Amino acid sequence: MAEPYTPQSIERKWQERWAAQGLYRTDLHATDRPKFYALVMFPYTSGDLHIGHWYNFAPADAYARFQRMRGNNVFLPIGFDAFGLPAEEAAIKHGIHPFTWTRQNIERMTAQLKTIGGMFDWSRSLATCYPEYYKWNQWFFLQFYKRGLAYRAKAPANWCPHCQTTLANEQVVDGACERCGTPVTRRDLEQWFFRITQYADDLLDFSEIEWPERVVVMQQNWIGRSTGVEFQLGVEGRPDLHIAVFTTRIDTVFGMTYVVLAPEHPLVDQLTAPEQRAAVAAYQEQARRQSEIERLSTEREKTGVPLGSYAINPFNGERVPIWIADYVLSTYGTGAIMAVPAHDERDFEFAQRFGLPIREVIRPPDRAGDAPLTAAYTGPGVMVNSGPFSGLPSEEGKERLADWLEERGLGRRTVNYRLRDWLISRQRYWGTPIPIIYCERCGTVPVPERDLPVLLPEDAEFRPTGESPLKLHAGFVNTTCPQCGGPAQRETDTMDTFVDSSWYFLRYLDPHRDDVPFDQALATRWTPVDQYMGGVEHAVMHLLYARFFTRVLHDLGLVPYKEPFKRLYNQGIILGPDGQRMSKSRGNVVNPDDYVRQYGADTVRAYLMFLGPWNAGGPWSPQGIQGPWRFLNSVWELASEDPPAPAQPDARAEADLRRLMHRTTKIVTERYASFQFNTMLAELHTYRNGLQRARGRVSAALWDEAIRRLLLLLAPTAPHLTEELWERRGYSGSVHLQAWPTWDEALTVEERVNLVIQINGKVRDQIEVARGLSEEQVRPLVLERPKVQAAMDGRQVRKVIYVPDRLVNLVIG
RNA sequence: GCCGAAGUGGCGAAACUGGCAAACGCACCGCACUCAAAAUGCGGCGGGCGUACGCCCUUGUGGGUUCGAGUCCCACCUUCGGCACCA
Repeated sequence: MAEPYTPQSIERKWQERWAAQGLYRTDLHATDRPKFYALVMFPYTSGDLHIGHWYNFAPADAYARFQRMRGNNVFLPIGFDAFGLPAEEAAIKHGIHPFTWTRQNIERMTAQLKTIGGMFDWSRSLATCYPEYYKWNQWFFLQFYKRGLAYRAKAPANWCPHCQTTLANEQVVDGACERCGTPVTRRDLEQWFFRITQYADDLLDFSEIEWPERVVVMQQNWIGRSTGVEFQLGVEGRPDLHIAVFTTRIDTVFGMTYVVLAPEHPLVDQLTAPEQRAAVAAYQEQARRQSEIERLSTEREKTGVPLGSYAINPFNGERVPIWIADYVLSTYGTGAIMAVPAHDERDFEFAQRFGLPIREVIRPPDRAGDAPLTAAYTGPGVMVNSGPFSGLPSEEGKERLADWLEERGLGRRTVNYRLRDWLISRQRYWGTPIPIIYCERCGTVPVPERDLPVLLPEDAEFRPTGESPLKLHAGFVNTTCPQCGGPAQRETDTMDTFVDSSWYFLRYLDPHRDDVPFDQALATRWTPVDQYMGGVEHAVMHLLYARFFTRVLHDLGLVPYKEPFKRLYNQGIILGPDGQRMSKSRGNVVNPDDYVRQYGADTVRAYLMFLGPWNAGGPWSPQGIQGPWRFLNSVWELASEDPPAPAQPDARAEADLRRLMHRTTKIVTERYASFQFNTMLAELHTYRNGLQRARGRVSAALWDEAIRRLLLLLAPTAPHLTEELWERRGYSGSVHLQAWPTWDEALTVEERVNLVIQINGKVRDQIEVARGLSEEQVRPLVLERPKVQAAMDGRQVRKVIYVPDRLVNLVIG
């Protein structure tokens, strides 16, 4: 009787031994093998590694191990995303300094992470809250600033009038301050931006990356490129004024019955007639009070106020009223629109509410001319009521009207994006200080590079006011101007943590360098990342910012490529046993540590990989983990003790086992490579079943080879178990340093196959035949079958469909 | 509303390029081992009819293409995810 499988002691033993041997320290300078940079999205230092982390890291680690055994020099780093709001909130709530809180969490999470048994290279770990890291955020900021890619402008922030502080979006709950419940308003503050819009078009080029289609689509929607025309409207009685509007439907311009400006539009004052002043001012005030979220809600009924002035349509000289309404955004296009209610749903709704005229100018092919419009028609059609352009197809009309405007210098074709510049200012303590100094005499002065890092002072005070402690820290704020030496103040805002995560993959290569942000030679050799693995929740922000950042680095000559992550894979989400998203309030949270204690990390890894397709996720079943547990136990038993060799090996059993061995090797290899871990493990189950059948019936040499393969194929998934068995069976070296097994294609196929016989598409019989028979060879065999004779019932064969080695379909009638 | 993904046994799922639907596993049932239980092993396990050889039905719904459809096409229903007045 073999000793039982005790994962706890085995796993501890190998984790210690691997660390002592430096088994997972990647030699980044090795040139004997191709490099492979595998990357997982670094965890936020929340304090606890939850099942979602395991679901990302364990299969990702198996994939990295597979790539390593296949002969690649694999680098799989790990680190911590360590700045951000929760640390600050913990500081206020528990009276603990963000630094302490974060450091403790890093320690705890590091210990948890090590139980996964991953091939992380801990010698190159990093955390973004250390000056050696964030110094380079500041350095990048200065490079961006030099190139005009960082600028300061007024931007609205969420503002709590009661707490007198700005709030992050996460701190706004249902439009109210999470701390005191006061409705949140907007307040304009001077804040810092990165000019990502300059790269909008370039970011739409996905040709060099292999990413999930849906992520690409999300980014495309986010960037939101739309082509159209911007043109000028005259103002009645004010030849000095013009209103610029943007439209994608210039073909509908003869249907313009009014014009709308955003409430914040700079021309509102000049365009407001005296009798409308009070109403307009009141509307503007109301719009200002409303938060962005409320204002953007589509549920709301549309509101607006006429200015009492009129715009002139350049195409026909018609005068139309000018309104302000908050359904027009000041931040998109020109902040003003031509309203065509007949062909735009929003304008239609507004016109109906305020009794404005609705004039049809595009006729759909299937519509009679006399029926009144009951809804906006937004499709293409033939232009009507459009003066000289009537009768043109609308698509052609777009071009003609654009030409007409451009010829007269009244407008031009242009492109707009939904994408806004990246607001990086946070009115918070726990982040990278923005390296800017404000001097009364010299204005905005960047901190000289030699003075970096601008250190985050540790002796800050945390008060529950929500105000950034940096603002109250005299020693930090007050400084001298690097240009004139006079008194000056530091910028007290810190950077968005997405800056940290935009380039961490480069820092991993040499995380403690003090002279450069990253080693350029290593970066040229190792990046871009070959395979990035993480949750789809980062489909837009993080991944888009990193792509932008990398493009800037490219233009700065720091890296020779534009895309940071060549391939991306999104794992799904692990749900609670009830099939719902895990949450503390539902009480369905699965703690991975409990299962690791009970079954060991290898079983947890195998179960996470087996429970469903990796990109789909699914419910965690406390019973389902029994499957992988039993499987690993049976592997343990098979490999621990060899059966007595038979006096005479069974030739049939040997042939079957050999074929199964090669077949399994092939399929398992393909499945690892394509992230199909669930079916990869199903294949190994089948292999295990075959081994149990063959046990004691095949030669000792073949048995040993079959078990050896089992361990190799399973090693990426269950690294501890296989390493232990590898050692016990007397093989030398680590199982994880072995070459991946190969297979002989000819040995993967059966020489006899089951041929299905269908009659009129229904399965009626099957025969076992040699592989590779021709239709002529098969036909008589099929026709003589009694079942076929019976089913044919004397009728004629009209047609025979033969799929070699699969089926014969007789069409009779 | 728009964009995207997906609907298959009691459950998680599998099915390469249109070719035996339900591999692999969980749960369950029966048997063996046991004083007993657990663990383990063996067998069964979509539905209906039939003593049986077997026959019929079944991949969200309704149509279509095809010798043949879970897979392709059209319409619809449901669920999940993203965006949400971007002119």
